[in-house]
Amino acid sequence: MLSVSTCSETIDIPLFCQNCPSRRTGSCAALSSDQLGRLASQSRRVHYDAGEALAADAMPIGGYGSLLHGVVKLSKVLEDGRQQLVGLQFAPDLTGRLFANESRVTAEAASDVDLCVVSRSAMEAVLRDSPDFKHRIMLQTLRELDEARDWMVTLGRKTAAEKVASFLCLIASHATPDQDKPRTSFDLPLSRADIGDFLGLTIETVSRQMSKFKADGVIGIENYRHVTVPDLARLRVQCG
Amino acid sequence: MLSVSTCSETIDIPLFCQNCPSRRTGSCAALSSDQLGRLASQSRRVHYDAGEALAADAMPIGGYGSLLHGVVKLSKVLEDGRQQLVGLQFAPDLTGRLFANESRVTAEAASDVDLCVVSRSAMEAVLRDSPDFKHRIMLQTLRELDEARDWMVTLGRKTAAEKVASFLCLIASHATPDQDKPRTSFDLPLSRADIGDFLGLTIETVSRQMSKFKADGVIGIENYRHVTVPDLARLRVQCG
DNA sequence: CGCCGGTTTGATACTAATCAAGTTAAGTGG
DNA sequence: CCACTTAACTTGATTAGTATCAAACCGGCG
Repeated sequence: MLSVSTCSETIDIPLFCQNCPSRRTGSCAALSSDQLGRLASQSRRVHYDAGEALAADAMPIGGYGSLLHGVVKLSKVLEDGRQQLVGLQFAPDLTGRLFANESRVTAEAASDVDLCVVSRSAMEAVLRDSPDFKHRIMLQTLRELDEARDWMVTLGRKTAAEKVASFLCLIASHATPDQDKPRTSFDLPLSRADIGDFLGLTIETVSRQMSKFKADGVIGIENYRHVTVPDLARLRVQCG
Repeated sequence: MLSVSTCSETIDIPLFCQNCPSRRTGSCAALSSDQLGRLASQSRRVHYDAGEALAADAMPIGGYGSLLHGVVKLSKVLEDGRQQLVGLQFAPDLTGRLFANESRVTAEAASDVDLCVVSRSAMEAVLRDSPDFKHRIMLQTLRELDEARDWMVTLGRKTAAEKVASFLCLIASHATPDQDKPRTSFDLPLSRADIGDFLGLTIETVSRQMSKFKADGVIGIENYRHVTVPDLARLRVQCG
């Protein structure tokens, strides 16, 4: 956690904004300028370096964050250390489990992350006072549930190659800088180890499948992290 | 769909009730008697036989149902027919995807099912008028998201034996007739094929693992569907 | 009785995990 | 600036765990 400062720029950011550039979840302008001002004044802008933990499984919930920039990974671990990523969050998602005393997942910064953080009590007050805001959060929750269920199909029923292709498609569509169409050139926000944990595969299998896609010309890889997709349709076919 | 009738018994059922016996989601009495009466008068009681579909993926949403009795399975299929169950719903869950024009999953009756169904417009009206009711639905959605994420760990990181044990534990804890503690004797609500689709395994693997647990004395099986668990702790150890 | 769906059991094949070296790129310190 | 270290990744050989294919079993029902 590097920098901490009150953020009145909250006004400009996706979740707590009046004119939100993102069209993903719709229904911005959920807060009156009064509510917005109060929330903004109670918020702090917080930076996490890649790898830092925002919240730990089964630990009390400190506060909630509007994700401004970066990628947050949500994971769970079994007693023996096996790990599974159970979600990725991008701006303008809200991080933190609402209406619970403890986190149900471990949340870590996958990349450098900027959050606008509000205390639990402040968030509860806003949710109480602004049905529109609460509605918007509910829409996010429903979308996260849809995404989790889509992912269950990938985890349960797809082959290693299909899993990796599905992951690349997911990142391509999320790496998009505000447009709605997937990008054909992007950086992976996760290491091979994280991708493995996301897909229920080992590092080696992920690496092999990526190498195979590269050899087949489905993708290009530069510097491990940067991926280019000459033909998105061709990649999509590989998703199963 | 066998019987259809207006259900004023709605008053007695979990989701739309004033004195709800279930302690799972808390916060009953979400509706004033006025709202309750209006909702009840607009509801129909509907029965589905085991195997009947309540909703199909990518089809318009007809209405919402308060699950009175039975088990509903939610699934997704890939183009080539591979199938994955992505959720199970028990009373007093609400069935149907809120705030969307289309269903995101296929919903089928796993057992005989009784629902109290309301139209989409009626549900939307109640959600609009009763913040407490909406809050309760939000809690259900958050819980479903937690459950989906727990299941992702099972799908992605557990062995076949651990998956089957986890499934048995899940059913044991849900088969409970209103108590909070898991049962030690219950009927499986799913066929081996469905269990396989739930766990991302084949029928044969499910069968083998169940036979192994039986041979090891961890469970008893009678008539394929009825399971007894002499020592729940011993089963839980197998869950990984 | 004989059929039939759901289930179990067995033999074999194949996918992905594991074990084990290498390779690459980015530091770090002399 | 270059040897050294290290972490992340790739590649190869072998093994283990499930899927697949195939056959038998069981219980219910016409």
